Amino acid sequence: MTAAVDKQLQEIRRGADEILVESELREKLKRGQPLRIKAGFDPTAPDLHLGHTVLINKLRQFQQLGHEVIFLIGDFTGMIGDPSGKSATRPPLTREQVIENARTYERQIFKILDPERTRIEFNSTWMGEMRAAGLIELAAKHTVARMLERDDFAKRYKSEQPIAIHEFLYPLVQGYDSVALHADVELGGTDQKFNLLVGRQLQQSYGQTPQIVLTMPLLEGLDGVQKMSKSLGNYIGIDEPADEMFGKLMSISDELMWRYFELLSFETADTIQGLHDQVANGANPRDIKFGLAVEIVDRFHGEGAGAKAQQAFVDRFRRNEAPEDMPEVTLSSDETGELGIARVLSGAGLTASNSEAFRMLGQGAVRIDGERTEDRQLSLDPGVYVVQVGKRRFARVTIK
RNA sequence: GGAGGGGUACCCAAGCGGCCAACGGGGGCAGACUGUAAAUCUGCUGGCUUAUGCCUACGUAGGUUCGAAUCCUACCCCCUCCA
Repeated sequence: MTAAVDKQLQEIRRGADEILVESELREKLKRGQPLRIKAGFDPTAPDLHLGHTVLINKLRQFQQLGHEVIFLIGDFTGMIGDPSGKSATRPPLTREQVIENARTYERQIFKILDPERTRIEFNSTWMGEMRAAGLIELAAKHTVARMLERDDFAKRYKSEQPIAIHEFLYPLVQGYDSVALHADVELGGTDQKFNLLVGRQLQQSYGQTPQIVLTMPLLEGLDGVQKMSKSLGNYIGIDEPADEMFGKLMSISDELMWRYFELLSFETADTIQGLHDQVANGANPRDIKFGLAVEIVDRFHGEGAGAKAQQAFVDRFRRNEAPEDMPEVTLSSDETGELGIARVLSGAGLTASNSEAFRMLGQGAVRIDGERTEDRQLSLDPGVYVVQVGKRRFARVTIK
């Protein structure tokens, strides 16, 4: 029995940033009963990217270890609107939007989680019922001093930035969710640590055994430095086309690849270590990366999609072929019956301006039907051309 | 309320009457090398059918001057210190 517990712990630790408190987790596992694993999600952002899946993958792992996974949608908080007021206040979501977003979540997460063994809950179920008296009772369980321990609150307080009262309520509500669900473990990103810990404390106040807090690191985006996020444009969305997903995965650095293996791959730690050794012994990291890209594309696009995407990738770039699906643009020739090269490039959206087009020409970045040209005086007759700027920008241009 | 410092291109940051379309760094783009990787080296990084040309740009609006990012005036915004 203990051996099984150790084995579980070992798997659970993989990729985790912190487990608070690990000895308590061991105790809970020892009971030999399925634990309730909770993770909360914001109902406003149902467009998941690989960064979000780090957490979901961890849920899946728990599921496979036989535990009960609760996917909690914070619709109550979402309907009120996000308080962290730096960005513009979000408009409150309607009931319909929340349901719609929940459906999107389901469609996306069930590519990873087993629908049979996943419970989806909405915190409006209990928060909607709660009266003012209940809320005050909840608020009485925590102190201002402890709230101010949270980093961003502390900073704002110190620099005399406003903190609205309801912002204090948010960690409380999130924590209360754990009380309502009798959560044994709550997962979250490292940025959620404080809120997760509030849950622990509240459960204790309500006479429950406190949950274990497990934080997962925030996945770095394609640049390898900043966290993956839509606004930074360094993300891979899980709804993206297979070829695009594959290409983006291949573009990550070798170093980052191991990070992605650790946090995104379902391969065992031993297998990954083996791949590591192969590279250390001279294997081409690119080929290892192919494996990663195939696995992830398969996960979101179905078995076989990865291999197909790899083939397309190899065709397109290794043989230096033009992609199939390049944008089609039709331009009209000017008075001379032709069209100057700079106008062709900017007209096709391959360069931002004529000046940039001339710069690109000067740098040898321009190819017409595969032929490099640096002739800035060049004019194209009416016809169809494959025009390329740099390695990645293509267009099929028709000149009338 | 008082005293001082500052707002320059995507970001940081020089410049402080002409040599400024504006040093340098970051980021981005392109070329070479490669594995569409990283690292490295090189170039480019306002617009105009590339022009010894024109136009637009140094917080905003005016002014001084042959000439202003640079001097003056007013206004807006940010920061620091004191009360």
